Amino acid sequence: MRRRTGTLPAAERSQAATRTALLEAAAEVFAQHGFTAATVREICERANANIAAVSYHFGDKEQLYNEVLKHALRCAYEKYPPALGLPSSAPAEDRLRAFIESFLMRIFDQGRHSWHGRLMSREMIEPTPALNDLVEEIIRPLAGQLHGIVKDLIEGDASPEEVRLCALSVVSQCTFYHHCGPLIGRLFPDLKLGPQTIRELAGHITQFSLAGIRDRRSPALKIRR
Amino acid sequence: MRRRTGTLPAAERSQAATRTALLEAAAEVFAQHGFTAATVREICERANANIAAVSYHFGDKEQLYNEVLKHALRCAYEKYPPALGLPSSAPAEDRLRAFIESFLMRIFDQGRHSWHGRLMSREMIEPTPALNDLVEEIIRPLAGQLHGIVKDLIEGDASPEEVRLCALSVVSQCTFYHHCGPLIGRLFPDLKLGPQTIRELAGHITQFSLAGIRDRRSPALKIRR
Amino acid sequence: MRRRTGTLPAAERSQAATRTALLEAAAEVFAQHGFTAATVREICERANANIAAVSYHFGDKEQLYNEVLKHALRCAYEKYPPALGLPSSAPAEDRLRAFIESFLMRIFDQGRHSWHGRLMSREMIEPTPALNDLVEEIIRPLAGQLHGIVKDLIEGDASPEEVRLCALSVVSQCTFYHHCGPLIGRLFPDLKLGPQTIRELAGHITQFSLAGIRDRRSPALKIRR
Amino acid sequence: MRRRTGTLPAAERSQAATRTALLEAAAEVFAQHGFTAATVREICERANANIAAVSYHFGDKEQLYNEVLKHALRCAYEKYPPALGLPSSAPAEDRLRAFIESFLMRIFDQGRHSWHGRLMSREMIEPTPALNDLVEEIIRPLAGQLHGIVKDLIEGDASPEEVRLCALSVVSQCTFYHHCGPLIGRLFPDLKLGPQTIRELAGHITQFSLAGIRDRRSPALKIRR
DNA sequence: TATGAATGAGCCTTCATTCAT
DNA sequence: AATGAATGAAGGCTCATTCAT
Repeated sequence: MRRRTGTLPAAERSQAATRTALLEAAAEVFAQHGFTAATVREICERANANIAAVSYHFGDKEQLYNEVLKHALRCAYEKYPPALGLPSSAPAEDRLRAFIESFLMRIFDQGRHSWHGRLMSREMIEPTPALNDLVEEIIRPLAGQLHGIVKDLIEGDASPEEVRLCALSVVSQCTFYHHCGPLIGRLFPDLKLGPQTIRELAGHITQFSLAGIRDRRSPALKIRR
Repeated sequence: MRRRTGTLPAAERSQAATRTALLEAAAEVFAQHGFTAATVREICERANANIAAVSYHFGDKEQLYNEVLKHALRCAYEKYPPALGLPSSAPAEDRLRAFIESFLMRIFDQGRHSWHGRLMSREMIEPTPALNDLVEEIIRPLAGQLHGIVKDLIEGDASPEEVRLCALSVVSQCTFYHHCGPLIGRLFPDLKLGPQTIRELAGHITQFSLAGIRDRRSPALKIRR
Repeated sequence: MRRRTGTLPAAERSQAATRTALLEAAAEVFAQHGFTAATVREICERANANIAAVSYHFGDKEQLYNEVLKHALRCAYEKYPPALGLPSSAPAEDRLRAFIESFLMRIFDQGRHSWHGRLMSREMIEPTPALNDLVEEIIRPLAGQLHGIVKDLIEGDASPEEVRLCALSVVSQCTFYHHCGPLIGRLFPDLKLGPQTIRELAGHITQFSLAGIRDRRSPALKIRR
Repeated sequence: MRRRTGTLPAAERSQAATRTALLEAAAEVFAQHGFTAATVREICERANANIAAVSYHFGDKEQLYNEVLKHALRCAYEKYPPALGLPSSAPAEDRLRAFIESFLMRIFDQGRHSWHGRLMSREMIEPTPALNDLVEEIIRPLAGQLHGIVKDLIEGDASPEEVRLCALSVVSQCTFYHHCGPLIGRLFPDLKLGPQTIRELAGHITQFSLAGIRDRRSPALKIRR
């Protein structure tokens, strides 16, 4: 029964368009104000939709939020895939840099998907049931990828705990500039995060982390290098 | 209904005592629900105070929040001073470890001041005017202290930018486990953050960061070691 | 969700069939919730019809209600004709008993037409314009029939007022058990109104009313008996 | 702590006055439209109170309804006590007439308490949890009183079932003219129920019922009279 | 001084209905 | 002819705040 893509009857296209408009408007508003403070009215106004449209299309403010979260993350990870197209056969150092750079770009995207980062930040403070799905669908695979890179870098047989700690140290440096943006902006007003700065930042985090990770190698390996 | 320990019925309490009770109750509620979702009613009930007490003592829900934020951070930094009492003449490595450990302990305090961390997290997402004062009063001195430690560790004449990047890399690893708690809890359900784990974590961050920082030394210095 | 027995998907159904399905579904819902609380949505869902079907077939929720009322009563009186087929030449006592018994059976019908009684009860509290037609079409003939029976029973030349009062005393006893069902159920939890009880009840009402009516006879007549 | 009657501080008097105004306004509106169709807005407007007053004083539309029901019945039974002040030593015939007359007056009261009857009628169709309390508090004692009267009238040892049937036959005739008012009004437009008609009606019901009840006496007793 | 009754704006949601198809 | 997406009015309720005491 599902209609193939192509020419949609106007009514159906209109329905999908309204849904998407609501989704994007809601992402903005939720990112800006949080779930509770966000109002259905503002969302509908921004989407040029009727006040009852949320109820009609999503049933609920809460269900709308769930859809928004999934939609936002899906978009962000489509735009910036984790490895930036690097083959898994590439050197671990390059893969680490690619991972870090894509992570930063995703988080600091200034375009239509800039709210993905804020939504996730809010989810960290007040997790909703939607987070569980998100972790399994998106975050865990991402974590697995990074763990693989770290393991390759340590070379020796590092304990899973050590790998995890190092991986988290890497990610922490990436998320920090986003999570604590307001703080950093106030402490160092001269620091602007444009595309150029982001590349430099990626460079620093990569170098800093490589040193930290390699420090975990067994003494024998370290000497060999 | 719930009579908080140490609180007396409002009639028998001094004005200052009511103010403090409101402050502490508000800290809890704001930390738990955020500014918008927190209700004046709940705050007053928890503080065993009249519904109009917030208006009377602080004028406003917003002004109450400002006071709460300052109060909460002041308390937390009194309980866990940044350097844990280490003299500035101590070796930079020790001072780094002390800084990291106190940071983690402050953030993961389980007692009466556990809300300080959450309040700061929320402030990162929706900064209020109160943040400006906070940065100047508390955060900037803290940052200065860490910068000093890092500078000592690099030994050579590192650029301010490099010092800053390294310092932020250190802090980022500390805040991460708090900021992304819900995520980490879902990814690694076996990871519990008790006092013992916090010490181990402090050890990892210190070691990881020392390697990262020392990596910035000029080649000559690096060889000497 | 719930597919009602005998209903086909709307597409495969004739217009008349949809109309009837709506009528029966609406009777149920109106009986259960009353006019205001009943929702067009629920009615259409139960009838396996489109949400706009009520508007389309009946123009209005209110006009639908009117049709429902007429339909429901017509059905009920078709199933239980007032005199149960007794010829008007039968003894007045027998005709009274038949009238009472059919009345009770009609009101306490447990089958598809159980809502007729509830609809009428509601109409008593909030009469709608539909009631006028109903009275003329159905109720007044019924009343005339009962008046005839009572007149025959009094034998002498009773005043119309007396006849009316007696007739209403008869009817009141019949309707009471239905109108005040919830009250009676709470006062006497052991009293269940099954087919057997209904017959006994009919017996009581007949006997009680016969005594009450005969009491109106002129003294001369009374003595003769 | 409960303040004695007498001079109330203005604030408290105002509170009680608002509460009562809401109660009376709500009784009107609930009687007129039923629970669902009644709107809090209309109630507050009629009571000259703020839209939030219902929530403040009663917590809920539903709880307001409960209070209204109790209040209304209490008022009605205070104004028209069941036996009209007749001692229980009075002849059973007189007590029956008093019971019927007070019942009719209570139901057809045209004054401030006219809505009590309508509220009860609605409760019969859609019982709410409040009905249970009402039955135990008010209705059951009333029923007990009537049963006593009927038992005295039958004189012989009538079975409880017989007594109950007769008592219900009496009550049914009383409630009928109220429950089916709209029907009767349409059938007999000349029948107006003023104070005079009510007395006549009470006379009829008493006479009719006395005949019906006495008919239950054992043959021996009947002959004796 | 400190209270708590009262306020009115604004929240999310549900409703019967319409209109383009 | 019949659909279902979209509408906007209105529902109950909660909120921070005020004001007379």
